[in-house]
Order: sequence, then C-alpha cells, then structure tokens
Amino acid sequence: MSSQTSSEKTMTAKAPRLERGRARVAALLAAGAAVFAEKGYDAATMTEVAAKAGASIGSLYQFFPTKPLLAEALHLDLLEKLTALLDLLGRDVAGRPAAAVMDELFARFGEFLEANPAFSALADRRDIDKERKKQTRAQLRGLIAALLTGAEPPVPSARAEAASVVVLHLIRAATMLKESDEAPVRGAALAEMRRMLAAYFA
Amino acid sequence: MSSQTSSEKTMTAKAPRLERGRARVAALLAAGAAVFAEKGYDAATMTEVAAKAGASIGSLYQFFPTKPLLAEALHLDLLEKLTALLDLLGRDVAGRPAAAVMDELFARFGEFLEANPAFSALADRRDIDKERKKQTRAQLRGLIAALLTGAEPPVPSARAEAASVVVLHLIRAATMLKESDEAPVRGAALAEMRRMLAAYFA
Amino acid sequence: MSSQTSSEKTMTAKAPRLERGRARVAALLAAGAAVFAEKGYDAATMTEVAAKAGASIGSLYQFFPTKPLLAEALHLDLLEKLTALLDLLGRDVAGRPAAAVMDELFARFGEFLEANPAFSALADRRDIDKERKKQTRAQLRGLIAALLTGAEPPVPSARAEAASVVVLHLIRAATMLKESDEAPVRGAALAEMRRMLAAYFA
Amino acid sequence: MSSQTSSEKTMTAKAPRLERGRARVAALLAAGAAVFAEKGYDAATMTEVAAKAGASIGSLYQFFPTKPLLAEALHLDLLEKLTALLDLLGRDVAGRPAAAVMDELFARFGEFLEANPAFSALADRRDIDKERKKQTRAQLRGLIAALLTGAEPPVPSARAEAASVVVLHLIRAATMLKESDEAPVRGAALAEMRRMLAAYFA
DNA sequence: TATGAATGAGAGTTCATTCAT
DNA sequence: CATGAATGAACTCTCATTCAT
Repeated sequence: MSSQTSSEKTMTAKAPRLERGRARVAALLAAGAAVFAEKGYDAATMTEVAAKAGASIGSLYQFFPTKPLLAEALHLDLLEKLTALLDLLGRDVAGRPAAAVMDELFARFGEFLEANPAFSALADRRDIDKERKKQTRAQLRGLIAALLTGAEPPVPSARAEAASVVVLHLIRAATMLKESDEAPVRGAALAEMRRMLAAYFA
Repeated sequence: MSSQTSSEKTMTAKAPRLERGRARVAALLAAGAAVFAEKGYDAATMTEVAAKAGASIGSLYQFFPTKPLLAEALHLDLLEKLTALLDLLGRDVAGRPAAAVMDELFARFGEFLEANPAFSALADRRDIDKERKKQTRAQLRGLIAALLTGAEPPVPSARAEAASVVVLHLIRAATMLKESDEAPVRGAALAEMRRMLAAYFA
Repeated sequence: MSSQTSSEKTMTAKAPRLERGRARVAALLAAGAAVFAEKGYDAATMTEVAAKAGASIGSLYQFFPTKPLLAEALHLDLLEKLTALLDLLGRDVAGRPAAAVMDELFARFGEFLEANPAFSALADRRDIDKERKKQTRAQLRGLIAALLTGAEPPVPSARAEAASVVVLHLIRAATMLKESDEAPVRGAALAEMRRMLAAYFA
Repeated sequence: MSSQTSSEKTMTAKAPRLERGRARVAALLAAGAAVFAEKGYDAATMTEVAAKAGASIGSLYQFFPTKPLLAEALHLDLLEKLTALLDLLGRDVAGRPAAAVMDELFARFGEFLEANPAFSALADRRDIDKERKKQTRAQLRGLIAALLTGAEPPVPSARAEAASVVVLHLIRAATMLKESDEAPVRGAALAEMRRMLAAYFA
C-alpha cells in the first residue's frame, strides 16, 4: 500500500513463461497498437487496451506494469520490424544509384508507417527516455547512411551521414501528410517529394 | 431569426470589453502558450495556465470557456502572426530566384517556430477541428505557393502548389529536428536541408 | 497526465482562503481523525474520509493533496494540542514533588490519548518522515524533562533526560492497554503503573 | 454431526503430508516473517512472500489459504518459541529475588523481540481475532506472574497479576524504542527502564 | 501439488468544469 | 468580472484470491 519497495520502477515488461501467456502478450500488444494509433498516447487508456485485447485490466498489468512500459515494449517491437525491413532493403538495392535507393526506401518506409500507425504515435510521446530516443534515431540514421554508402556510385560517408537526417524527416513528413491532407493534394505532394530526393541525389 | 443565444460551447472565446480585460486575456494567452509549449497540449492543465497568468481559475474560464477553445484562440493568434510574417517576406523577396526565396523562407519560418514553440504543440493536437485544420494548411500553402509564383523566374502555378506541401513539411521537420537531435548533427542537417531545397528549385 | 511537474510533491496541505474553506478543512480533519482512529492509517480510505466529512473526494484533495499529507496535517494538529496541554500542566504543577508531577502527567496525557485516538494511529504509521519523527519525540521528551527539572526537589537534568524516554513509553503503553485489555485488568494495571512511577521517583 | 466439511476459511493452515511440503512451509513462514517485519502487516504482499520463499503464489495459497491465516500461523509459531523461552527462564531463575528475575526477563525478552521482529508487527495488526488476542495476552501474563510468585521472597499473587501487565508493556516499549530512537538515547533509556523495574520490585 | 496466468473490486489521484459569494 | 471552493467521472495501478494446466 505505501512502501518504497526495493524493486525498482525501471522494471521491464514481464515476459510470459507459458504458451497461454505468450498469446496474451501478443493480443495485448496488438490492442495497444490499435488504441495508441487511434487515440494517441496520452488519450489512450489502459482500460481500453485491456478491453480490446479481451483481457482483464489485471491481466494487462501482469505483463506491462505501467502505461509507459507498454508503450516502450510496443515501440521496441515496431523498431525491430523496421530494422529488419531496412536490412532487407539494403540487400535488395545494393549497387543501384543513390536516387533509386532512396526512392525505394521512401516507398517501403511509407508502407511500414501506413501499416503500423502506432509507430508515429509512440515515437512522438513526450515522456520517452531522452537517451533511448537519441540512440534510436542514431541507429535509424546509421541504417540509412549505410544504404547511401552502399549505392553505386557510393555517396561519401560524411554526406551520407548528413543526408540521413534529412531523409528520415522527409519520410516522417510524408507520413503525417498521409493522414492530414486530402487525397489529391497528397498524391501530388508525394510525387514532389520523390522528385526532390531525386534532384538531391543526382 | 432574432435571438440565437450565444450559449453554444462551439463559440469563440468571449471578447473582453474593458481595458483591464484585455490585459487579462493577453496574460492568459501568454501563460497558455508557455504551458502548452512546455508540457504539450494534453498534459497542460487549465489550473497551471491560470496560475502562471496570475489569475484565478474562474477568471480563465470567464474568457476561455473550455480548454480546446483556449488552444484554438492561441493557435489562431499565432497563425495571424505567422501570416503577417509571410506577407512581409513576400514583399521583401519578390523578384528574386526561387531558391533564394525558399532559403529565406526557411530561415524566417524557423525563427518563428523557435520563438513560438507553442505553435507546434497546438498544431498537432488531435481534437482539432478537421475542417479548420484543412483550411489552415491550405492557407499556408497558398502563401508559400504565392512566394514561388512571385519569384523570378516564376515557378509554374501547378508545381508551386505541389512544392508548397513539401516545403511546409520540410520546415516543420527542421523544427522537430531542433529539439530532438544533438547540436552537431543539427547543424549539418540544416545545411543539408537548405542544399536540398536549392537543388530542388534550381 | 504524464509530466514531471516542477511543483514538488513535498507540498503542504493547501490552506483555505475563504471562510467556507476553513469550515471544510475542519470537517475534513475531524473526519480524518475519526476514520484513522477507527480503521488505522493503512486501512483508512480517502473516500471514506470525504464521505464522513460530507464532502466530495475532489474537495478533500483540494486541501489535502495526498493521504500522507492528510495524516501529517492531522498529526501536527494533535501535536499542537498536546504541547499546549503539557505547557499548561507545567504551570500547574511547578514546585510539587516529581512523583506527584508524573502522576498528574500520567493522568492528563491518558485523557488526551483517550480523547484523541487518532493520535496513536498516526504516530505509528510506517511512512512517516524519520527526521520529523525524531524531532517530535525529542520535543515531547524535552517537555517532560522540563517538568521533572521544575519539580521540587528538582530532578537532575541528566536523569530527567533519560527518565523522559521511559515515561513517554509508559504512557503510550498505558494507552494501548486501554484499548486491548478488558476493564478489570485495566484498572489494576493503571494503578500499578502509577505505583511504579511513584517508586521510581521517590 | 458427521461430515462438517473443512472448507471453512476460518480453518487453520493446512498441514503438509510430505517431507517436501514441510520444507516448503518452513520456507514460507520464514519468508512471511521477513516480509511482515520489513513492511508491516498491511503493506506486505502475498506475492512478495511467495517470491522470497522461492515458491509460486499458488504454492503459498496451497498451505496458507489467506493472508490473515498466514499471519496467524506465524504468530502462533513465534508465540510457541516465546513460551518455551519463558518456561526455560522460569527454571533458570527460580528462587532468586524478584528484581533480578525481572532484569533477566527483560534481557531475554528483548533479545527475542530483536531476533524476531515479525512478532511485533503481527501482534499489532488490527484484524486479529479479539478473543485469541485476549487469550494470548492472558497466557503471557500468566507466565510472567508465575515468575514473580516463584521468586524469593515470592510476590503476592494479586500483585504479581497486576505487575505482569506493566512488565509486558514495558518490555514492548523497550523494543519500540530500539527501532525508533537514536543509539545514545537508547542506551540511557534501557538502563533507566531496568532501574525502574528494580525500584519497583525492591 | 506446483505453477503462473487471470480476475476485478477498490484505492489514490487528477482535472476540466461549475457555482456560490 | 473575480475568486476559489466544489464536483465527480475517469484514470492508473495494486493485490488478494481463483483457476486452468
């Protein structure tokens, strides 16, 4: 009830040991993704997440002891998927010109964000750990820079570094655009962005 | 036809009649801007806004009957300033090449966002009126497009339209970048963005 | 919602500014005393306190932002009363023999504890601030020691110091005895305690 | 007359049949003692007890179907140890003067309480059965009274009865003092208590 | 029996908003 | 208009206890 327990609050999401638990966790993460995507991090409630997962509130808290921890787990999960996607992309486009590589990246990243709308919602929440955020961005930038230095002709490492920041933000901008603007504007804008990238890397 | 009571909650914030009231409203708006910028829209509390303005909670509600209405008023206020800024810019840079115009736009818009951090916080809140949001974006795009068609040589209207979307997002990206990444990365990225714009409009 | 606010959690109970508020606070404190006394600190609920005071839960939290703070306020309140009582006692018994002084102290302190059962409940809660607890005990010991050194013949300061600890605990023991044991045992035990004190100071 | 199902929750903790079970129970009791002592009865959680015993929560409930029952079992366990200790003491000090007997009692009881901090925590919980509590206290008083009537010269039975109450509380006071006050005060106070007892029985 | 997931009532706390003075 | 007390729905989180495997 009161107590300053010895178990730090920095605890991670508890991993399930049984098969049943594993299914629960999956359902909870899916529900979390849906609710965070729909309502945004702040407005999402743990109660709704549990309900949408068909679980009791206690069950949700068994595996994700706090709301930030649920968000974090979800974020990490999506980040892994994204990394895998970029790795795959790297193998697919190695040796092609930078402009083409970027075009492909743009397309696939866009699909990912569209398929995982929770990602944007989670990436932007304010109570995220500063350090982790920095690391995450650095990691993504690294992957993008690698794509550029692996192009043919290769983009010089220094410029690839700087460009990765821009590309990252451009992609994010493209996503936000998807949800906010109306269809006709959107199409033209996306085309324009690709053109811009092409011009930039030509 | 005659009465149409103004008790609707959808109405705008009540305008003060006395001079004292005007000062109050200014203080409340300033406080609101500060709190929204610091905590974000969701985490900001009406109580804190009132306190920071040196007013009572009742007084705050006298002028802004609702939290969304306060946000809206603030947003509109900032939007006006921004519009004025872009108008001025239009006069200053008329007749110069598109790339130069964009560079200047980039710089001034950036300054504005840095000076008014509440703008970003308010532009992104989820309960904003869809229609108004659309209109706002359209208006901003119009202003930017006007800058482009007013350049020398003029950018064709159709392309200016499409480009304005991209430019708008790029600028926003530049701002987010300012608060998230560390200084060295930041500088390089900003330079890169300007280079990109230059390449695009060359 | 999220936020690490700048307003420290060490805040004190907010003081009411209006007359109505003053009445509320009094009612809340009284209700708190009743509930803490009846259920003990841990089992007492804020909801019950508010209900017993005829106030809404929000109203309770307006003045006492946390449960520990309510307890603290109550404790301090009772402590003041007790100090006043001991001061008065000091004036009443100055110049009488130590044994008689202690007998009187024993009686009045007992009455106080019986009239304010919340005092025991609050003095024993576990999440109390260590430092404050020490200070409180020291203060009480000081008052008791003063009674002894003010007796005729005066008890030497050093011995008064040590004795005060014992007396304090004896009195508390007497109280616990009142609530736990059955009446006949109680009477005999109280008499015995007084005899013990008399023998000790003779 | 015949069946009387044992499903009542008022029953005692189930006794284990196997050797393995006996070890489990011992571990659970030890863990319970540790947790109750550290956190107090209310703040202690069944989950933490199970964890500290290296058992699952289900296993804990197998043997102790309820939190109060666990506390009760523990309390009884400690009470037995204490009784044994007092019995032994009775044999050791028979025939010595009352003051010396009390001094020895004081010392050994103190050691016991220090070695078994859970005892105090459990003796004070509020949901304890009133009747059992009374019996327990009566039993302890009886043992102490027996020590006094067995002294040389023997304390009259009536006075021994009354004195036992006082002595019991004095000892408890001595324990509480150990955890709350700072070392220097403590030493002096303990000495003072012994002096008081000596004066009382002289 | 042992395990650990499941449950849900209930506790503390927050905050937008209303209302009496 | 100003003030600050009042309200209560809603939220996050806890924990004793039950249940399926």
